[in-house]
Amino acid sequence: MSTIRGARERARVEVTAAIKDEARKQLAEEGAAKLSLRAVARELGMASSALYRYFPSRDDLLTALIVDAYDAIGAVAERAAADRAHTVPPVERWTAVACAVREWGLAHPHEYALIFGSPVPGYTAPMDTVGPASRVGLVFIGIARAASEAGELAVPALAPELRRDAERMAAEFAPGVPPAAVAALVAAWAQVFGLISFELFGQFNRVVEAREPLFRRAVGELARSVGLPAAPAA
Amino acid sequence: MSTIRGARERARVEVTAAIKDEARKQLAEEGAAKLSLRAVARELGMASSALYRYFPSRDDLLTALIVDAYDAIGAVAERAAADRAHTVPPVERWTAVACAVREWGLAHPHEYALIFGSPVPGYTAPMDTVGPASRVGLVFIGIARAASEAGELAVPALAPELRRDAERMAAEFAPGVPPAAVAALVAAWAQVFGLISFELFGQFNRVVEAREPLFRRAVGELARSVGLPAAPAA
DNA sequence: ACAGAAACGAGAGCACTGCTCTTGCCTGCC
DNA sequence: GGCAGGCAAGAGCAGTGCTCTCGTTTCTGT
Repeated sequence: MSTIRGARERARVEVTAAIKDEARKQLAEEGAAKLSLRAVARELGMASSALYRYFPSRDDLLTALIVDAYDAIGAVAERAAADRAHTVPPVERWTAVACAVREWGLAHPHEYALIFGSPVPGYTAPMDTVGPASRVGLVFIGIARAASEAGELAVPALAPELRRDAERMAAEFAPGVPPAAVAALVAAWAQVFGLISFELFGQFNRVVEAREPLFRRAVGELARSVGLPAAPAA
Repeated sequence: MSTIRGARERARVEVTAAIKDEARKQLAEEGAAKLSLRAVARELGMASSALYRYFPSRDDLLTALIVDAYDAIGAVAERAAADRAHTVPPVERWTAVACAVREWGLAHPHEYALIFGSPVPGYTAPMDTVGPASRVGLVFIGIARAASEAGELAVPALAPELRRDAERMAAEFAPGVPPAAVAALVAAWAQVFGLISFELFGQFNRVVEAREPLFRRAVGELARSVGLPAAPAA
């Protein structure tokens, strides 16, 4: 599947990567809306029309960047969780993952905006993005599952209107985790990204300076709202 | 200040309003990135160059729309809070404001994205926006202050790294509210918008169906994290 | 080994954008 | 009444996404 059969295919993957790299560079400098196919082609020394052999439209290029960004942030989250697997209380592991995600966002604000900011104009996310997009969520679920299997999860209350959703989500994404915890987890997940987005999109400007402590405190409380214990059961 | 001195000025404010209305219409249909000055001018039957007499650039038009959006969402929040002033427990008042904001967002997704989504390309918010931008926050602060003055506020813990920020914010925006509550409030504020943004920007698609119950539950917990009581003191 | 097919790069061109400059008209003020 | 300033319109510039055509190169089936 990923074997390269000849010089032609080899060149193709190289050019594709070069285009994405240059696009990412322009993205970091100017933002998504100013990313221009012609400028990318110019910088690469090729005709703008040649670029359409690799990406059929500007939106397709953006989609590729979005998938890469989801994968990058997912990898960061997975690594943060794996580094601390079972050596640390669940709340701390949860906080470490959230902090890693936040730091990735601070380092790559435009890529973060690409995936968690307002969806671009008429753009609707294609199906290729749903897999990579769920990686961070799965990391959080994994932390809850580990706690659940160790019998350390304090299952929160579940409103009756949420039961159907919670049970479906648990069956689909988080087998073995109590539905009530899954529902709380999804809400907590959105709130974590709310904190990061507010900071990145400038809503804390001239309001909050000590952003990391504020973030850690809120994220810790969210972990507790999911039912994670602050210290492992003796 | 707002007196209209002649037919000329009267015409000017009317044309300005017409331009903003048409721009808002196109914003709602296509999104911010596809908003085109020429299309607005075309729809209004004027030359595109004439439009520059009213807004020196596309960014200035966007800024005007942003200010209007902040004012609209601020008015919605103020109204929701005023309608329930002192007739209802603080947690319910807080939740009502959050729900009102959420519903405004659902009704005006593109305008919401304009103010809480990723900042547009090279755009940096001018000072005109800070006033209107703070109205929603002030409503939340007002709820906390009312509870505090009634002696009903359970002041949360405050991490030492947050003390300076919290005291400065309290002095600047929320005199009379305990600094610890202000810090918790700012975090809660970001999390409320995180929940709304995730829903509006499609991150809950194919994941959560019962979004309002999830929202209400999370928002209620946030109110409690600020120290608001669920029922008024007897 | 060679012909046909497929992939490729380059250029011209279309319709659109934000924005500027110049030219005249028309209105409100002294 | 003149006249300065606000105003609309048109032409034009540089840039954009995207399409089409036209040679050339590379791979592939016989």
